[in-house]
Amino acid sequence: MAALYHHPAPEDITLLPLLRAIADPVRLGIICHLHSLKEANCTTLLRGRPKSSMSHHFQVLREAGILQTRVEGVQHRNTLRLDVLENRFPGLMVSILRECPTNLPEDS
Amino acid sequence: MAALYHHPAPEDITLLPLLRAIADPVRLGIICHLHSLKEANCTTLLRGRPKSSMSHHFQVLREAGILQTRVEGVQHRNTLRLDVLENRFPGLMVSILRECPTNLPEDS
DNA sequence: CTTTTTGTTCTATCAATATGGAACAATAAA
DNA sequence: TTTATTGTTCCATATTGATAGAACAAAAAG
Repeated sequence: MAALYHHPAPEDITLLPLLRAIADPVRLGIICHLHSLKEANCTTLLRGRPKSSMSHHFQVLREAGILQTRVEGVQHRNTLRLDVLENRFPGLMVSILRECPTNLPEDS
Repeated sequence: MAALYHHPAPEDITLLPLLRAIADPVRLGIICHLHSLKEANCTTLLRGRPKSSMSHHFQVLREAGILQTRVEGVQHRNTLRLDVLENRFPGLMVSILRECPTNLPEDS
């Protein structure tokens, strides 16, 4: 699990891939959870889904510039890149995060 | 072409379908063009694409609540529902429209 | 060293969606 | 009435992307 992740630089984050990444129910759920948890690893957000699926979604979010992955031992901790996104596309994430359910249900 | 279009009420516009509709290169192009033209019919925005494809994209945008279609004779005039979207998801469309190219190229 | 935990990568399959041709419908114009 | 314009609907095809099992890799613990 060497996994030297590549996080795109702020100027390389583009709107279309960003929107495509967000416009998925599972990934929007991940985003909302990360927003409330501040930081979480992959396993924490599995909701009965296979790891390979989740790993895929995290990769999409990472490559779109939405989240950052920090390796700590065997765990990979993910956080939203809200500051970067706010600078790059002001108001976008705010308007989306406002729609996150306040109490995240168990099965989302 | 009876086409009694159904435009969703503001409260029936939901985030995920909205994002899915926007997160497509052709439709994002349509949105940007409509933003600069204020109003346009389907044929005006064909860029060598078949009508059936464009009609499909307009339908997706319409059902997502992004645009409104007004029938005038043989033409169907489309406009963005910016006021509704701003009320429903404040700041969202603004942040997206800001990314539209100022001079829309011929082939977009 | 062996086992456990975590997450990736590979691969195949399946579902959703975009594309585009053809026929059709409606209005307007000749 | 005939023709042209506009856009929809139907249909088949192609493409994209999600799902999920299996094997693998790395780190930590026993």
